[in-house]
Amino acid sequence: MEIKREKSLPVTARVKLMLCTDDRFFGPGVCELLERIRETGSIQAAAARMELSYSKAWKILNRAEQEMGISLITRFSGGKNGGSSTLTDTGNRVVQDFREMEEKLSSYAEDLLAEHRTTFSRGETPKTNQA
Amino acid sequence: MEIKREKSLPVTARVKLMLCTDDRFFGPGVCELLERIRETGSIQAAAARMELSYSKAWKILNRAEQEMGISLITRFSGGKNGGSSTLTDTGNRVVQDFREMEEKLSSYAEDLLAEHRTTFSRGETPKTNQA
DNA sequence: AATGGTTATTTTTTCAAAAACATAACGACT
DNA sequence: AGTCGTTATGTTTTTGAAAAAATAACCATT
Repeated sequence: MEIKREKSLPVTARVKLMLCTDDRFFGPGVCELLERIRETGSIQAAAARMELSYSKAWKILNRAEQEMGISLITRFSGGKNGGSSTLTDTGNRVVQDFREMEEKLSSYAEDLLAEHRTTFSRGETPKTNQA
Repeated sequence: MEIKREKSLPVTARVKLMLCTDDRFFGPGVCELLERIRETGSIQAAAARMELSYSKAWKILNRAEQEMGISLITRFSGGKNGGSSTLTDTGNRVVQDFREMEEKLSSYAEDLLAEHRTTFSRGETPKTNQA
């Protein structure tokens, strides 16, 4: 397997958005978790879908709510299917707005990258040793 | 120690920019490392200043150059002070442009947050259990 | 040719974060 | 009353990434 680099590599810009109060964050992780909860109606299932232990998911959610001082989900334990969880109205808005912001940022990042593309696409080839 | 939340917490937006080819990245870590190399003239010292092991720094730098197909630093080993490293012209430009992009993104993120501030500042207070 | 402080590289050790596991409580339903 | 699958929460185990350590090569200067 050989690497052949004709002209320039496709360089893309990726952006990670995090909201913080103090030093704790609301980022893509919690956001995806919330979306999955919306889809599945359960923390359990949401965690599984993300290949994430329940207890980890639980901690993440708690911390997010704690740090933001906002209730993002409503939890029911017991009941006909053992329990369930749903997003609050606020939770839904938070998800929506967060994703919206992310998208705008990504697209802006791509614009910026385009402006600077020459910087990152060609240079002298590395004379140094490979790992 | 009690938490008293008058009206709303100061929520801020933090953005992390990463450039990628394939799935490997050039991010704030490598960037800072390069800046410190520029300041100190040595990978060793740069790593130390970032409280980072030399070998880790070395790996990060190698991977970045490897993945970008660009020579970012010139390394000298041996010699009067044991050796040294300096940024290539390309390396300098990369750092500068990356920081510039970061800054623009951050400020845009703050603007976006301002537009959505109400979403993240108040909601029903959490009825759930604390960790 | 010995020194010194760097770069280069591999191997071993540490440690914190995630997973896995274990238990209990919950409550609609049978 | 007992079952089932969830939420809730604490404890133990795994594991993976970073640090630490160890070794060698490099080369101007003494």
